[in-house]
Amino acid sequence: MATARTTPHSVSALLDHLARLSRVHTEATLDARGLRQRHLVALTVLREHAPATQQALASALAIDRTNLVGLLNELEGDGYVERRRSAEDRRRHIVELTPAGERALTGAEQAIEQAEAEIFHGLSEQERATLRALLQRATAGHVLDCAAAAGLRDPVETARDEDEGAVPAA
Amino acid sequence: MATARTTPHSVSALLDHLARLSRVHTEATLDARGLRQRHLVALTVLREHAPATQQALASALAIDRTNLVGLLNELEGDGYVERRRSAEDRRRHIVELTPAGERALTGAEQAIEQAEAEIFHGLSEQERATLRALLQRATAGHVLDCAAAAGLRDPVETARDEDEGAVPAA
DNA sequence: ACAAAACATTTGTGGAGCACAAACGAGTTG
DNA sequence: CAACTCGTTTGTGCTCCACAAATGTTTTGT
Repeated sequence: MATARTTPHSVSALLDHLARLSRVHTEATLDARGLRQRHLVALTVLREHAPATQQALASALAIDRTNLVGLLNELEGDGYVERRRSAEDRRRHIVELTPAGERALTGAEQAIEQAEAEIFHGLSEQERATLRALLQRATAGHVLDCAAAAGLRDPVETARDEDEGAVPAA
Repeated sequence: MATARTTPHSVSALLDHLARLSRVHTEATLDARGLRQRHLVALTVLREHAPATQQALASALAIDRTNLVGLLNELEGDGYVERRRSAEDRRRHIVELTPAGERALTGAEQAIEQAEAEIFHGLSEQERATLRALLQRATAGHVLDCAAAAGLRDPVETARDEDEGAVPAA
């Protein structure tokens, strides 16, 4: 059971590194389609996560609420997403992927597939599929987690919140 | 068996997303150790890639040469890396990981392991190991690729180290 | 009904990260 | 010697992002 405790490479560092390499290699393709990585990420999360409030979406994407507004404005301006008010709570906006957004996402995915093939030439096709599946599941799990964390309107206020209040290293 | 040809999720987007989640979750731990993600990435690549010139390193990290200078200054200031001149070409700097750097890297990896466990709670331990292995191999392949790409114009003395015939790009 | 809180929005500020260009000294090569 | 390379420094500008404050709308608690 004990996994190799020799040198458990930081997954975080590897992710960061590969994400950068991948982004650099694919940004040209995306740029030609008027998209950026974060758009692709947002659309991807949205596709998985059906209708979501902006709050949940911001939490899932780990970006600030106010910054999500601009991101959604861009996507909505392109007709890729749609905002409508929630029926239950009309303060909320329900964000959804439009058919055009789904097409754009699928198209972009196919377009950058070739660029990704170059990046992952060190992996076999099956390994790449495995990698994709693992990444997908890992992100999926986190989206749910964040959505749950976002719904802290519970009667019980989190007595033990993150201790990050204000610790800006001087 | 048949790899899903329906919608091959963009690995790029998934990587970007997970890398962000991971970074946000681990940055507190790293900060307490006076490190940032890019330091960890650089150290990781350096550990794998033994002695490397700054040119090769910049290519591997996909960052600008001029910005690498500052990054290495920080790491060298902490005693984590060492620059020495190349014997063959004294214009070059050979960057290497110091024992302190290796300790710092190992220590940071162990420290953020816990934070990573929270991020990847959606995956079993074995799956996480698989993911790590795949990421490692993918980055390793790319480092070699970049090093080869960087040394395009000096085909002379490349027959030095383990040059296992990097696949020439078509 | 009224006050308080939540949500989305807009705007502004500040900082981090990075690409890019230009110039320099040191060292190489032809 | 001249031309080039490498690492370095400096400066400029852009992008991304967190954070704060103010506003309008809607919900919720009393």
